[in-house]
Amino acid sequence: MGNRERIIETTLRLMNELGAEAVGTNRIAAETGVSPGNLYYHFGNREEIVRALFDALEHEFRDVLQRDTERPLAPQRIAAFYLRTFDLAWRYRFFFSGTLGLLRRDPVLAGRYQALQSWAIAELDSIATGIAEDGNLAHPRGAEGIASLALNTWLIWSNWIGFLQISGIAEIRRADMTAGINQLFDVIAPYLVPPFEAAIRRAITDEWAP
Amino acid sequence: MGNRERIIETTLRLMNELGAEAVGTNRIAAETGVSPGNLYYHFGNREEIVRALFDALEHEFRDVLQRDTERPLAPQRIAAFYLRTFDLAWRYRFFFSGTLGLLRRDPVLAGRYQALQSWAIAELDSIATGIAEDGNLAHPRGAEGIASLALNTWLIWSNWIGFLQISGIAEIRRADMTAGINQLFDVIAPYLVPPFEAAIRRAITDEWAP
DNA sequence: GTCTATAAGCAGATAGAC
DNA sequence: GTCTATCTGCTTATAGAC
Repeated sequence: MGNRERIIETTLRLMNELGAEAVGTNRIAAETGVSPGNLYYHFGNREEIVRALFDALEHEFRDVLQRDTERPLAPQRIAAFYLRTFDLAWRYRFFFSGTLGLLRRDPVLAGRYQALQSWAIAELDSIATGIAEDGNLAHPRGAEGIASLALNTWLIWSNWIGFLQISGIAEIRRADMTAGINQLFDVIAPYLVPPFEAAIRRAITDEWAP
Repeated sequence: MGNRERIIETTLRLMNELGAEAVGTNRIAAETGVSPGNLYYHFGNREEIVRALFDALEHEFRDVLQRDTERPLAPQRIAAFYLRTFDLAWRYRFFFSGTLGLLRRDPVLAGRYQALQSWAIAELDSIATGIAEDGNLAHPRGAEGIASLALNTWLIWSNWIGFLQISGIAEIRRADMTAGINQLFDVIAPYLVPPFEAAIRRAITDEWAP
């Protein structure tokens, strides 16, 4: 693996451990085992490294949300969606606590993040709409209600990992992940028809022991 | 007003505008119109200024949550609670985006924040329990369901202002506030008996035009 | 209480040898 | 591609005059 990739990997590890704002280029270079000069050969500045990490995050995230979109939407797909996205958010957790600080330092990144966020919320909306069209939403509240559902899903998802870290969690345990999934699911659960809700809860449990 | 208070006020303004991590003691002193030396006469270090701001935030927050606790819980009280807490979060918005960064720099503050958070979640739980005991929860899901509701309320509340800022909102408009209140209320709304839900929605509207 | 001046340290970034 | 050495500019914080 080349130095460029090793620098990216080290940056991810350090920023997850210490927070993005506490990690400088000298530190990254030292822990990677390269010189500052070499780091600046591979990256024009610090922001470029963060952008490379965001690229990877965005790629993985879009992949998870767009995978397996056949209708009717299976409970297994929804369960898998919950698990994979939380795992993703944990692996890039530096980004989800201190997002605003990163975006203020780099307007280019800010634009990309806002676009991804808009896309994600729209995608969550269309997933919920799909569930309604499949006849699995018991108390549909119209387009406005579904939009609110989608946004709350995004708010819980994008902030659960930050909440864990603020609460003092340094290493995630299965229980922390499960708790987050329950929080997320409890936003949409009251609107689902009972058998569909039960099927998703079962699928979530099954995912842990495949 | 003495320099100490003016320094606190300036810090709040600057940190809300630029983010806590971008505001140094020199800048604070310059914008307050005092010397760095004078700033360090009033505060031992930068963290002490942030702690003073947190003290004010905590005091206001506890006050709003503990005010008007007569049972049965009136819809007006719940509506007022939504409005006041969002207003509060906006006025101290530097704290709610970048919380983790602040806590990592100051372990004393971290302890205080975690205590406040635990207290708030427990308080939200007991508010929801009170609504259930008043007979206004249509589909009670037991203690576990109420705990999940309380935590989701906290997650939405404590991150709504950050979401606005990440989305590019620099000055809050009434519509942004209303949207946040709707997001928050939509977490608990599906569990309320219809007349109680309607009364709260009405009270929220009335609060805007007293 | 308030000031000026400055110390000490670390950040991001670059020049130029190899 | 990778290195060493260094520049510049910033930060927090302090010393000592007034």
